[in-house]
Amino acid sequence: MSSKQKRLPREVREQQMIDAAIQVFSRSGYHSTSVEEVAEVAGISKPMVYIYLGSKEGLFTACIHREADRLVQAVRDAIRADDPPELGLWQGLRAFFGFVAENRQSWVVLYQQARTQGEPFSHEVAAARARVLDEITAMVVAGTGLPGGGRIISAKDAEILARIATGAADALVDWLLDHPEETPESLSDRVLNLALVGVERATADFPVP
Amino acid sequence: MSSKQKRLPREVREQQMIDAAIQVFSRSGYHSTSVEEVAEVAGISKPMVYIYLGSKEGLFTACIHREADRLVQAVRDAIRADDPPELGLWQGLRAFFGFVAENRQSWVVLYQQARTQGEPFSHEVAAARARVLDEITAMVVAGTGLPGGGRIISAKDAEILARIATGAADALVDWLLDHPEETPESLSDRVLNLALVGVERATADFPVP
Amino acid sequence: MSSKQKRLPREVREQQMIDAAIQVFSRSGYHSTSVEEVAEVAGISKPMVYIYLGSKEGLFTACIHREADRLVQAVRDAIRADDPPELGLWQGLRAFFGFVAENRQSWVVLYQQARTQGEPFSHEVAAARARVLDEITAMVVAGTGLPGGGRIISAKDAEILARIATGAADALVDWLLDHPEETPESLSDRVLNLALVGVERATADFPVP
Amino acid sequence: MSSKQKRLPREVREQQMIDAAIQVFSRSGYHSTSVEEVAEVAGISKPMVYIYLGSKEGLFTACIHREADRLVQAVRDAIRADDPPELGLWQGLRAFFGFVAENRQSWVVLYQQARTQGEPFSHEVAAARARVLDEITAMVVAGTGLPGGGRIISAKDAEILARIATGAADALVDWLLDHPEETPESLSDRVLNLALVGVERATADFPVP
DNA sequence: GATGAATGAGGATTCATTCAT
DNA sequence: AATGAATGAATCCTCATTCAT
Repeated sequence: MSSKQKRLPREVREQQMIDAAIQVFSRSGYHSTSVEEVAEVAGISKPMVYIYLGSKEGLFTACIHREADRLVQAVRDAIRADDPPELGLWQGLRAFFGFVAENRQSWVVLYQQARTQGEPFSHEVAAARARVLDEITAMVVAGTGLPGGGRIISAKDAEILARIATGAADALVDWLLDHPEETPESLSDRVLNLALVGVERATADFPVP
Repeated sequence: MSSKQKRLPREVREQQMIDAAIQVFSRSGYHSTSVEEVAEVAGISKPMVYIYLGSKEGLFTACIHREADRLVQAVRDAIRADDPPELGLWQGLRAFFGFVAENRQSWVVLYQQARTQGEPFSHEVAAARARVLDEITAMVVAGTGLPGGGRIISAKDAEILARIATGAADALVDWLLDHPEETPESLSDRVLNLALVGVERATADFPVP
Repeated sequence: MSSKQKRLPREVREQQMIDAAIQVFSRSGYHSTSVEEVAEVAGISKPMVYIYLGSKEGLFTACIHREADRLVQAVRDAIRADDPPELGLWQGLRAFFGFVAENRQSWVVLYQQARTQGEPFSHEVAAARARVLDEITAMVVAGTGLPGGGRIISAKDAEILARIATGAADALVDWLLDHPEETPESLSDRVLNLALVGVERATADFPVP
Repeated sequence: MSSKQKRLPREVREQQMIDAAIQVFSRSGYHSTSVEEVAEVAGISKPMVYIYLGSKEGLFTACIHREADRLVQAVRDAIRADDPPELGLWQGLRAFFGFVAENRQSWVVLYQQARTQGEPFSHEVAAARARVLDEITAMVVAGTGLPGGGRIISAKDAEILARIATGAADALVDWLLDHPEETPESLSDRVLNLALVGVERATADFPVP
């Protein structure tokens, strides 16, 4: 059945491998994933992986690169999709939750797996994640309409906002997957509602600097 | 080298092991950590780990348990330490960031490592995290003054708030560590400020349900 | 030393492993045998054993299976080889002693090692031994001419006979190996003679039920 | 609960250990038995075993010695118990099955475990087993009344008979334990009956040498 | 006499990686 | 281009054995 595979061009084979690898890496984690399993899922033999990607680390790095591209592209599309410049916070949140929920595997590989592994990936991953964070920062800024609105936020603040968004989203997507009755939309509602409640209370005793 | 044993009572040795394990686990991740390395850092021999903690998994579980205890206790103390009953959200945030920043390793082990590992830890970790989340939920509720204040939040909403808090904190601690000029206090300021700004903007176009 | 591989097809290597394993298992016993030693004797590296047979237990099981096959086949051949349909008990005994004497290692692995090991092998071994016992039972029944002859023996009795045969053979093979002046034939003579003597004596005082 | 045991005289402690060891050795086999487990069953601590018996091997050897004594004594008692010198074959078989069934653990340790282990025990065990075999030979001879009856059997034949008896008994006791509805007596009946049937058939075509 | 503490040595198992075909 | 065959190097875990108290 699987002996003597059809001779496919390199590009195609490589994508098959990366597809399989992302699937397995996101499910089992970097160390628990064996090259053998990836090869099996990809329907090829182990040596192919080494011929094309060089090593297990190279395979993971390839996943990082490709998924960073996909994420950045997805975020850009989300921004462009809603042409009207006055999106509002809700619109931004919804887009973000929906996006992460729909690109769960990419997200897991880039943000959970990559982070918990030690040194070998620090460089590669840091760069890839920076690109994604930048894009998300842009989206958040655009989504909240902040610079144009009331107070002006600094670059630092925008960064913080992006971190909050990714961190909260990461945690909330887990919750979302455990509560099938909720949707990205309803979750966005809840989050905003909570924020309003909390902040209303807070404004009473909080000495705004 | 260290072949002359120190003959310490079990309790002490156990804590040494767990100390070492948290250090190594948080640095290298669960899978990349070898029991041997933990033993070396703890200044004992491998079999001791197995005699006292049973297995690598048992060792990790012991870390989870102990750090969950420490974390819960620290949060409780932080809340109680400030006599004035009206803490406000700022107080809560500050306590939380402060603790996580000062206990980075515990946090990594509890929240990052534990999450990315597969099944074996689901049970143990879920229980430990539930305890922490409960405590944080309580803190958040107390901090916002809910449900005595404005709107009443449901259990589901409290859960979401706790997730946001932990998720955002996780992401922000990274940022905090990269910006030594900031403190838990100043970060708390920024976060609240941003929330105010965002929400003010949002209230304009957001149809509160 | 043997680092340059011979690149043999799987079937061949598998038989080499099993050959080596039977040798070592029968010499040292299951627990004292290390997979490493088996690999060395087979002239391959440890991982090959795991790739092909899965585990030490799988290796042992493979031995059991193969030797059970060989034994059953040998007994069948021995019976069929002698054309005259009236083989008699002597013929059967001779074939049996001859085979066990010539296949001492197989016998040890199948009957001694397997029995003294605990649970892991109960299933596999029980099945393999049942096949052998069945065959021996058939042989015994054919050899004694039952049930066409005098009394009819029940299934239970046939089982008992087979047990006696294997148990006695086991013990007698030890004796045979210690007495090089004896042959399977002469031993068979002695056994039958003893049986005659004993039973003649017994019929005097034994009240046949 | 178990710290600081009552100071017992050496003799008593030693017997406790050997009792426990026989239990565990016969259940789990030599290699699977850990000194720790024996100590636990004996209700003492591991170092005691080493102080008293020197090593795991010494522990096993002590078991061999003591059980060989017990077995020899039991066989002697069985012989003496039936004073009337004309016991008959059935009487002998019954005594033997009953005896092995009642001394199962000793039997297992001496005959099954000891045999399947490699070199270390060859000497010790061979001597112990020889004593038991001699005694059984005597019992068998007495039980069958052979020397006084029809044909005279040689020393060699007596040895063979003893081997058959022990081998068959070993195999049949397994069967007996699996069939609680049978007793040593009923099994003896079956065996004799089978022997009669078989030999009757055999005498027809068997050329007695 | 008795034990808790401690370890050196060894065995099963897995896995990334490389050849020979 | 593609793969079956093969292995070196870890890693987890266990156990007999010793020492300090």
